[in-house]
Amino acid sequence: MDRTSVLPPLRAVQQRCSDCKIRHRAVCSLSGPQELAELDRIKFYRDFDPGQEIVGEGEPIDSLGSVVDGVVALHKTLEDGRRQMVGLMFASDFIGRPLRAIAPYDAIAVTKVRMCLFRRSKFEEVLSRQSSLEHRLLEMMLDELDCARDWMVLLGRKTAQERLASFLMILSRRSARLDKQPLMDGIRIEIPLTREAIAEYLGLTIETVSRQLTKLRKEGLIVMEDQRHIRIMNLARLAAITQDDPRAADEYDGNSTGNTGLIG
Amino acid sequence: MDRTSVLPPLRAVQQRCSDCKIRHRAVCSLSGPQELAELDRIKFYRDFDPGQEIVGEGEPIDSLGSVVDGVVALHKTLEDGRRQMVGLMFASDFIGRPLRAIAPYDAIAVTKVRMCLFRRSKFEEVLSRQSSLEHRLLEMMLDELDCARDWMVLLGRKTAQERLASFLMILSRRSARLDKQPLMDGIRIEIPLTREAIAEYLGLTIETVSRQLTKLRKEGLIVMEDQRHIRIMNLARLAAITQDDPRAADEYDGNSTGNTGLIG
DNA sequence: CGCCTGTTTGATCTACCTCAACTGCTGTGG
DNA sequence: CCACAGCAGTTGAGGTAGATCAAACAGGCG
Repeated sequence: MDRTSVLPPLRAVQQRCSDCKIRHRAVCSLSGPQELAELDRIKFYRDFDPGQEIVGEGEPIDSLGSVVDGVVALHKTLEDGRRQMVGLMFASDFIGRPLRAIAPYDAIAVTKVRMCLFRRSKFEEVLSRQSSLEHRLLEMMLDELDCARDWMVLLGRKTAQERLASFLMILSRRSARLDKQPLMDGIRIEIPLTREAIAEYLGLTIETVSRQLTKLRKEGLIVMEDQRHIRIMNLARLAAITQDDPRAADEYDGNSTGNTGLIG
Repeated sequence: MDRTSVLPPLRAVQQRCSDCKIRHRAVCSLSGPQELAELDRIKFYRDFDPGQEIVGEGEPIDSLGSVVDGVVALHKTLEDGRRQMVGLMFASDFIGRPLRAIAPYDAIAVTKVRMCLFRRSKFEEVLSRQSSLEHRLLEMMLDELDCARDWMVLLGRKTAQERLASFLMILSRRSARLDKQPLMDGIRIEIPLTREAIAEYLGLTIETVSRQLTKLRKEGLIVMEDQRHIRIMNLARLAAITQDDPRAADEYDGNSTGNTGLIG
């Protein structure tokens, strides 16, 4: 059930957009057969190993595209090396900044990653002709913006405990949605990140992440099956800890076509 | 020269989109005469007083549109009342979430504000037909997303001192761009926010904002002309304090259409 | 087996928060 | 014209959440 398993070799993989596994969620999900055929001609796949750089902050963006498989983290780095994660992207999420030449952040493969890529110039050219593509991209960017704003609240106002709870809730919702399971106690989630990456996500240090996790464990809210798998024993209490407004908490999964890398 | 001065009464104001002062920067800036005429027919103006709610978090979004004049803050609130600002919008910025029924944040007028609004349903309908409108909206949302990500770094990793320096740099660049002046020492900026709003912007308390401001003053980096006007005496040092990567420093608040010259 | 890397746990330190008092401005009313 | 609320901002003293520094621990792998 792990989603970080090995990918079939590139050669063996289907090359046809029409039966791509992210077809119905990615940036191309509103494209008709004709439009898709055009994308099909200009797309290409590329695989990345964990830790490998996909885009470098401050470097020219020459290609952009969708995550087909794996997890990608977007970071920004301050002059003295402090780093903050600013995006965490999963299958079907779109990476790259159209309409800009220089990447404002770097993108690093967290797990093994397969990307479906386009040359930037080609993509922008197609984007200007295919309104369905542009419309879907807008939808996705709006979702990401909502996501970024929730993240800002987490970083600006939440305590370490609340941040961890929020993080686990986000992963839980995502996991339930992917498995088409209701969100219920006992749910088992995979954490595709090291403690360091979690710390960069939450604006904390690894030590604080670790301490808060053991605190949640000692309170019986979670069970840690191993380093990368956690079982949530009391979702209601976890949700209460996040301090999120319960009204808004679940909006984001139910949106337009339903998908952002982060929330829900 | 203050931009918070009184607005001419609504009645007296020009109603024609074609000679609107935000025409060349707002969401309609790529619309041709025909498209503009259509927008002209469905738009309406509304004024708001400082402190007045434009959109309420969790409430249905019935209209959305552009800031014509004044400053609007977007907030999110946690259950126990802690608030984080997640957006600060000026003339020509677009407020509202198309393609979503419920507002994920509230929008409050900071100064006197004039909005150019559309009914959401009407706007979405036009949006689906006018690709120039959709394209411009995408551009703007991408810029905002970049902005939000920088903001996340500020909230997640910067010290109080760095946050204040970043805030002042952002206002300085904005001010220079608006006045079509180069960014240079001695620049005078207007701060349209109370200390409380600055604190909500920066994820700090009012006391910390105040202390950091006096620290910058005592170091001779800034001169406080009055509560709402600051003169920056040493931009280079202020920029250095922000810890931002100098390469990327100027990308964002100058958006794709409006490019800024820069400081090192 | 020992090495390397990621994680946990412990002890201390500090930046920022909290609580509280004080300042200075602005408007109001006698 | 002064008195005096009322509010935004500043300053001070002390407390604390989370950072930092350091050491122990666990699992994978040659």
